[in-house]
Amino acid sequence: MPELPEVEVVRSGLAPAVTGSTVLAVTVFDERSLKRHDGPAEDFVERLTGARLAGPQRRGKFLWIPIVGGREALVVHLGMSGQVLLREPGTELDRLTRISFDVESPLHGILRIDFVDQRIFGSMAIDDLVETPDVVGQLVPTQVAHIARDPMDPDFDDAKFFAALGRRNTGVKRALLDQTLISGVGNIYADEALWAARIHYDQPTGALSRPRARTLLAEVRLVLGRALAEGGTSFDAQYLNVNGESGYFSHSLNAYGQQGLPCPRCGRPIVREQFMNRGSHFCRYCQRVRGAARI
DNA sequence: CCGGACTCCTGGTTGC
DNA sequence: TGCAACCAGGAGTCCG
Repeated sequence: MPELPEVEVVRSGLAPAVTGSTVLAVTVFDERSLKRHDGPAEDFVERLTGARLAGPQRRGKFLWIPIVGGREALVVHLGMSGQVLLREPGTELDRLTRISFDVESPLHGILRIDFVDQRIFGSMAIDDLVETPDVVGQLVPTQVAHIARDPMDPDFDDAKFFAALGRRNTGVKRALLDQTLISGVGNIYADEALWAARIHYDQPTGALSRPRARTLLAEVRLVLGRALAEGGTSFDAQYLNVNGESGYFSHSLNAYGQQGLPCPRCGRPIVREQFMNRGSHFCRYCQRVRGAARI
């Protein structure tokens, strides 16, 4: 489940290969991987073939590569299982490759970029770039325009986030996963940040004190930052193997997937509960709902 | 505004 | 051994 750190690893790994490169050919093996694209596969292929690519950008879990000389970008969302792999031409295709690009890169010559996605929750698209309301002159794809900035973005507005939390009347994990409030956080890092901040996943946002909200945001940044640091070193820049899953750091998880294991802080077992159609992992002792009048 | 249910999807695992 | 059921969940949509 690629979240912000995994997507950033892909972005930074892709940057030297695609920036300034020209698309020579595009092959769509599975049109379902274009579900975000408004048009048939032929349209996708036509508009991309011959295009020159600029440096890849990211907001939250969305990645996009602007096309030079226009107001369009190739948008990439990895979904649950998407990977972007840089390969030498002629390398055998992974069985689950959905889309493949041949590009000519100024730094690395001719390369193949493969979009591999087992579950096909991810997708690619060509999308128009539009102004964002919050920062003048910054362009994002229309599909990304409704997403909030992510907490690693220097323009992320902490005060605005806290105010939005206060206005919301919902559980705090729901808010963390709401990409329109804060982007880039998924199930794994939400559980990890809540564990670190000692907050229960269903703690009402309205009853979250400002200091505790501050702690939570700080822990979100710490968790993401640690994962970025580990992910950044785990792929082989020399061989340009950009892999969305390379950044999984199971050895450093305290709560996610740790059900039945002792809480690293208090030793009581981490439990897993079903919440929002997914698993929530937490310590019943360290993470309790508080501050709210319970009826 | 809110939350729940549902959709997309398939490889790996579990269960009979 | 063989097959079916189940599980993982990001994001969007729809409905009460």
